[in-house]
Amino acid sequence: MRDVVTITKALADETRLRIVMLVAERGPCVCQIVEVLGHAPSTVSKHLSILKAAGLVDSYKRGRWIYYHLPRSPSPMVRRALAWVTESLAASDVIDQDRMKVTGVCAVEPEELARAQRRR
Amino acid sequence: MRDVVTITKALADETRLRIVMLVAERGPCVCQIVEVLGHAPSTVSKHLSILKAAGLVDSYKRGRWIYYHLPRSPSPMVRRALAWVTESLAASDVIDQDRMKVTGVCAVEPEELARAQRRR
DNA sequence: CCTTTAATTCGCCACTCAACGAATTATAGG
DNA sequence: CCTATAATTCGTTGAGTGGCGAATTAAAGG
Repeated sequence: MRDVVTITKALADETRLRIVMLVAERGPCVCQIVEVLGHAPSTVSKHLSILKAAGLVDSYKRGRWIYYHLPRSPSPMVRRALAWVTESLAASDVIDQDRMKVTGVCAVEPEELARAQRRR
Repeated sequence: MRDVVTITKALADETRLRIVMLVAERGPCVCQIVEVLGHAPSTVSKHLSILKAAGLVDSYKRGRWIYYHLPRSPSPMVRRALAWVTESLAASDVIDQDRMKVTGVCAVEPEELARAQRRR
């Protein structure tokens, strides 16, 4: 029961659902997610930790950047939850807008994105 | 997106997950759910309205009693969410205890259960 | 029609949670 | 080393949520 509640609570927030979709489709680093969502880095980081604690995303470090991706060997419970989310949101307007935005964000290297964010 | 968030929020609570399992396995009336959960009728009623608004349960009236059941023609999104929940919780301890309790509760007619509840 | 009563709605309270900025941690590059 | 900086952690705040009891609604049965 505890695992199920942890997963459903992690998915019960629009921002985290948008993050799941970004992570599933792009395997982005945190600053790219921040750029697409328009939220503070601390907010995004907190959301990512909740998703990670539920086993819905995983991460690895590459230099100063941390990239998030779907788990390599998810439990059947997690795998089915992720399949449900990605298919249910595949045609969502909000997700579509995020897709367009992330395309621009990912067109440049993280270094350049970071410079642009600092300028603000 | 809105539908997905409504569903995940509805499922992001242990009490509501227990209700979904009771409804899926027994099609109970409200007073039977109240008896199994041990919560106030007003609390259970609120949970049921949230599940119903998400399309996860449906209800019909029979005399003074209202019975809840899974929806007859759920959307694919709802159907898959319910399949995920029922299979993920099939072997849960909490759900197992509810099953044992509901067996006793359903062994008598609602009238008798109501009398027993009034006595308290 | 009037009482009883199963269920819902309403108002309230304690608690949780999403968001932020500030402080901290860890890595790249001089 | 030392600075700069990507990300996380911490502390705070306002909004949302689960629980209850009281009031209300609707149906059964004198």
